[in-house]
Amino acid sequence: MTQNKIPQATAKRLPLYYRYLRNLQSQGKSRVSSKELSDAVKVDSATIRRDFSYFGALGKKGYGYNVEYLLGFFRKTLDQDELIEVALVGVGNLGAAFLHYNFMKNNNIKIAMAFDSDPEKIGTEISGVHVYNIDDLEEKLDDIKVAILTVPASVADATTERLADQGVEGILNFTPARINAPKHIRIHHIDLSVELQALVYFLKHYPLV
Amino acid sequence: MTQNKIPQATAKRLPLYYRYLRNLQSQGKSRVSSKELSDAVKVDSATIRRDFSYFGALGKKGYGYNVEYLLGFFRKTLDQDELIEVALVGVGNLGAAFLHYNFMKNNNIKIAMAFDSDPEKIGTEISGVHVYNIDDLEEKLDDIKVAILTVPASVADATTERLADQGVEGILNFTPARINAPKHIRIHHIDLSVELQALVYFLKHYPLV
DNA sequence: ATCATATTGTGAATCAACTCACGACTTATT
DNA sequence: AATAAGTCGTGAGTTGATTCACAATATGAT
Repeated sequence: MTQNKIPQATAKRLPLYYRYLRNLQSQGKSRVSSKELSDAVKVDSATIRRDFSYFGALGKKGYGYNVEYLLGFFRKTLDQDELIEVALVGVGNLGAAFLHYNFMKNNNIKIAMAFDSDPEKIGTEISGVHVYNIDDLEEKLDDIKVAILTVPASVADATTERLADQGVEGILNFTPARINAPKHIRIHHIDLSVELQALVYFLKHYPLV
Repeated sequence: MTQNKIPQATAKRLPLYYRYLRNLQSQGKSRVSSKELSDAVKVDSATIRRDFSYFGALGKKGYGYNVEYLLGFFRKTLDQDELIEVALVGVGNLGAAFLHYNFMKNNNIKIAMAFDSDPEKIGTEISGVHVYNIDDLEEKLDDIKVAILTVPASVADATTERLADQGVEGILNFTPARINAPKHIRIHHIDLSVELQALVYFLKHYPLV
């Protein structure tokens, strides 16, 4: 709803900046320069200044940025005051790992419920998250807008369709499948095999200097 | 060592193409057009043709691409005949999930060993992978060039340094830390919180049409 | 007060990737 | 043999992101 002017590349870096600013704050630092931040997050300092500048003049020339002020600003921008509840679909090895992973740590995002088809898992609670029968997805999903998809690739499309029908708008897809979803649904892929293979390919073919 | 001319964006898509071509092959398809492939992998058909063209003229006008031929070509390009052994460092929830995950499925990459500091885990075997004491890293690591890093963020830097000292050249980093590593080491970050937060941000600020 | 130093914000240049659009060629059909 | 339909490979244009480099301004020291 807000300004659609912010480049996507910038938007992807915001959560990272936010996390580091929190670190600085907890270390009691009140002031930071784009250069210092650059060393910490490994993003060019000019890029950081450019990123921040999309939100207005947040810093002071000759001084840098005030950590407190910047944090307050990002907290609002990233909607950190609002708690976002997401669903996890598919409690296999990876799905279970995410349930144990504490997404709330630096974060306003919480896995509110999980789904699986395995009778062994249905009805249990993992790290405080209840596992429902996948058959009851429609009934339980409620108002959730974001799902983490860790089902087998073979049912990725069918599951996506069900999620879409319930009004889910964004899916973080860990299956190797390239999902067919309605165009209004935003899908981010994290494909672990591809990442690993790409890394190997780069090592072999793109020697670092 | 080979041609450094291939755009990085293209290189990242190669494993994806490879996987889909294997699917086609196992379905008995012998011919495919950039358009069909585009539907499957959700990459613009012109981009696919451009990607392939970096490797020469692999297709035939008016016909498309021969699946068998293309696969053979990519197998060589992606070094699929060579088995790559990687180490997994940190057998927590996420690390254990990766051990269970069958990386070999469509893949020439194998987790050959794992390391952890938990006495409960040391000496055990998970999905056929032995878990060594992290103290013995230097001794056991052998000739491994790629590591998957799933340790706590607090020890990410120290662990990276030890890996680097043993000749590791590439790290797939799942910790939220932005690692300080020698410049000749290639690091790919997969930051799950950031991915999730970015997805939420996009949903809110970048309505799809 | 003055000066030296630090650091921002940004115009302009550069770089990387994507997409359009079409000529050239292949295959299939009549 | 001729024609229609399909598809590649790619030059050129476009878009998006990064980086350079510097004027403007703030701070801190003397």
